[in-house]
Amino acid sequence: MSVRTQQQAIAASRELAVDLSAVIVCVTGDQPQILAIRSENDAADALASGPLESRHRTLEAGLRSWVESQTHQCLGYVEQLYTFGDRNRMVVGSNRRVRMLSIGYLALVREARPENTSNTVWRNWYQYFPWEDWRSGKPAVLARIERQLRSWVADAEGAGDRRARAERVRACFGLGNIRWSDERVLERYELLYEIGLVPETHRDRAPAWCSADDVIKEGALMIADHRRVLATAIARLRGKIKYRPVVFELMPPTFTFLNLQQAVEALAGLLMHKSNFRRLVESQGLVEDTGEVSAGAAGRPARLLRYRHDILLERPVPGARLPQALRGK
Amino acid sequence: MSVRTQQQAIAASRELAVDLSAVIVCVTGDQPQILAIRSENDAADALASGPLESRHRTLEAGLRSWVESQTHQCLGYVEQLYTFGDRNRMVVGSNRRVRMLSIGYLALVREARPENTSNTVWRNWYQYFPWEDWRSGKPAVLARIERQLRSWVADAEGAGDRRARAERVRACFGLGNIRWSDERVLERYELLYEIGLVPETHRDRAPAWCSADDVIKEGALMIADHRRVLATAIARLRGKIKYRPVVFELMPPTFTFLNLQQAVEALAGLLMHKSNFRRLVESQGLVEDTGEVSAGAAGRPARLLRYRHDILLERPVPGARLPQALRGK
DNA sequence: CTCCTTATACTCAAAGTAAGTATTAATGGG
DNA sequence: CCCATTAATACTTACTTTGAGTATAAGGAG
Repeated sequence: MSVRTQQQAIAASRELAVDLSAVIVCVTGDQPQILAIRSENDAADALASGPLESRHRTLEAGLRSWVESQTHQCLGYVEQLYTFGDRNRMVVGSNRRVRMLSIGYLALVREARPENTSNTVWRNWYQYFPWEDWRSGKPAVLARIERQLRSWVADAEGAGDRRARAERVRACFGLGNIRWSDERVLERYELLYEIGLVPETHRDRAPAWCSADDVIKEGALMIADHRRVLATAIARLRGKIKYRPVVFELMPPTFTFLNLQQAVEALAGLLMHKSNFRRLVESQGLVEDTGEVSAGAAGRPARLLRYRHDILLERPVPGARLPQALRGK
Repeated sequence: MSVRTQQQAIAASRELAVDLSAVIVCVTGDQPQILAIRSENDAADALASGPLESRHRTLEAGLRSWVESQTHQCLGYVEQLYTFGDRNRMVVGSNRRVRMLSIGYLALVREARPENTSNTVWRNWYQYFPWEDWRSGKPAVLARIERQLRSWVADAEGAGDRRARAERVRACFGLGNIRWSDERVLERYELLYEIGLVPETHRDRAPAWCSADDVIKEGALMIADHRRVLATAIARLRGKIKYRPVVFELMPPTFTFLNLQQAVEALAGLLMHKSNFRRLVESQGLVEDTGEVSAGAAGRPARLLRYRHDILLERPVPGARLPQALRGK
């Protein structure tokens, strides 16, 4: 890059604020939880977050430092999600508008520490996204959401536009012959945001298709774009558990098959077939027997398992959706 | 976020430059290509890139505007890759050091337009990563790379450290009982960078494990962290073709099975079994027959296919690595 | 001891996959 | 004009993975 362009970049940066935010996830029993920062006056929670500062060596280091100072939580697994930077979502600072660059992170921790304090709470993530939990059947909110979506489709201008809207709704919310996909969390939220079905739309900008009265009020709010970052995190995590052994970052040192299954079900928001789940886990060779058995609970005691740390990466890439490459040659 | 934190953020941003860069990919025949910007004096190419400016409505809009002004290429499919922000990789601007935030994008285009000009060239991406092309057997460079990696493993301090290094090398480069994974492009590059086996290490900072003489010189360089962004793009694309129909963004309106297979092979850097590839594509219902056949080439003419745009999202998520969720209920 | 609960083992059919062989239909050199 | 070459397409076979379900085992409460 030439010196001129560098100077332009620096000039441009004068109007720029970079915010690092973390979706800190744990699973307690059979519920997925995230660490939320309570606000003093506001009703809406926040994620642990703070601005990038020059003292931070790397982005991730900056994130960790903010999280630790705000929550006293030590992070293990951390992964960058996405950088949001719409000018729509700006904040007013000193006396001019600055662009907000928001870099979201996903962090996984093993247990809900710290306990809830005056500042922080562990919250079930389905409090923010009630339509994402299908473990006890189709969530009730979806009836209203679907009704609104159908009328949005009907309101389209031309036939082509209407078809496009219908297609998008079907893909996001699994209507018609399309099945619900646990991974489309962000696409669903963005659709709701775009057409004004969540309160954030009306908070951030001029009213969209939907009036403020028709807004879906189920689901807790968060400040700024934090609910969007949360949606991104859930989507990423749901996708990732399918091809990388990330669930184990959320499990205690030893656990039973049922514990593991419930953790996965909590994240995916779906129930799975018990024996098939066991068979899959066993076939992957990711866990080993500790020799001990669980005690206390009702029913036959279960074997206690442990994650095989040594195996980390050696599995043949599973579920690759291309014919296996030719071997030999 | 409170007003105080906002002001901190703005203060911090004074030392910040945000660079948007695009890996623009097309496939010509059976080769994957990227659009590189020739440098005037320097030997190293660059990606199309430029600083984020306040006139840009969104990050993606900023990227598109830079790409169009630098290359006169219109972008179709665009996807954000990752935001890099190590303080190691800084640039000197005016008279103080600023942090470089680099947001990488992947863009797919159908044909190599514009033709090469004085400023831009389409280059085979394996020019930058010769060890990533296994289509005609194991690349020759890997012999030297593996030798160096083995001695890096041997140089580890304790036995634990040595095992960790060995494990990492095995996972990245598919040694021992682990197979080569086409998707680990970035992990491989990062490992080479970290231990000083690519020239960038020595350009960016104090010498690492490896002396400048032992550096792997095969593979063209790029400025700044652009080769890292390219590695990220290749990795993402190789992963994505396995579960989303993105290849079609790179295909002309009509194509044969062989064209499609060669495109996929070009991206993956691996050969596939012909009949199985056809069966897979057919079973997905992603293409339809145009009725026409290809002409001119030697051999029996092939049917011309076209991508079914209408089907975009309706496929049942394939290859999900969890037991299918219970139906009904 | 009996029932309830949960764990674990085993079965079975259907679908999907890896790796071929066989057949068909063009081109181009002689 | 025939035949070797090249490529497309069709068919086969054994094997693995899945979805779905049933049967048996092992504890605790009453």
